[in-house]
Amino acid sequence: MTEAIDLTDRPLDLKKTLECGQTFSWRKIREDEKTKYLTVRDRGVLKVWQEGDILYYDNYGKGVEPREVLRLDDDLEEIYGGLEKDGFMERSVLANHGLRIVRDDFFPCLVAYITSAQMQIPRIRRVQRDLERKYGRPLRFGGEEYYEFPEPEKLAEVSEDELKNLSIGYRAKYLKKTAEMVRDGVVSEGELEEMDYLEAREELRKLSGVGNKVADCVLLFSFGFLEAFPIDTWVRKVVKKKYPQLYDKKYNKLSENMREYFGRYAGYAQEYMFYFGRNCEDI
DNA sequence: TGCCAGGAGTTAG
DNA sequence: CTAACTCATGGC
Repeated sequence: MTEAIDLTDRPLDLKKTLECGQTFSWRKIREDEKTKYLTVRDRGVLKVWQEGDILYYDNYGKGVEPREVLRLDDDLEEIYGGLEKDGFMERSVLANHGLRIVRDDFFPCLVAYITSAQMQIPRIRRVQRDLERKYGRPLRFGGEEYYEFPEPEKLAEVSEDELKNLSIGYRAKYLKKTAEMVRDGVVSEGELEEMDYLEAREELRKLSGVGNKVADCVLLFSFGFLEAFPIDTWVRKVVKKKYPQLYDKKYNKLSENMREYFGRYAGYAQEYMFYFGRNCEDI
């Protein structure tokens, strides 16, 4: 049965939130002449679509909470208040009002960003879908078959050669090794949740194929460390152009500068900066 | 054909 | 601790 959430006091731009390139856990589908988005996790399927100030959703199986995975409880007005310290960020926020950080599951998020190195967004999406179909547990609802993202235990057993067949190239060995390490508890989700931001980032970097950038993405989009400020080539370009006084070629120094400038919601600043810099304004 | 993509690991300075 | 080189593959 379809349920609805009133968005009048919690603005959301569903399309931008799910298509801006932060998450690879959602699929866009067409159904009943509408554009909907679908995610499979935790033994359940969630479909969402937006019409004006209403978010509709269908849950299949064990419920997946839109409020949780779309972070609808983040107080955007408060966050914007903290971010709008200059004209560029004001324009970015204005142009993309309702763009939210998502909350994805740890392992799929980790895998997506490990494979993302030197890849383009559509290709990352394809790899995630291939991993789901090939190794994920199937779920069946209403005559439709869905696939969960595979557990670390499962991916750890797949050979490097077989992973390479997904055309992920040299990233295959990182993926396998990281799956093994997560399976073996070398890095544990539960322990990461107890750590503060910098501690958790160092911990994640133990994993193969995980440097500062990938770690920051996982911390922001999965663990909800809103101060994390992932720096990819796009964001680096934007900072260099728009915030030359904060720019530094060293990742650690640059991200520290941005956290100091934007404060505890620096991750939101990064999200708006990324999207705006890429799509809306010549830089 | 050739160039490069939302980076990380390794090695040498 | 930095810089430079390498790492496969697909897409344009």
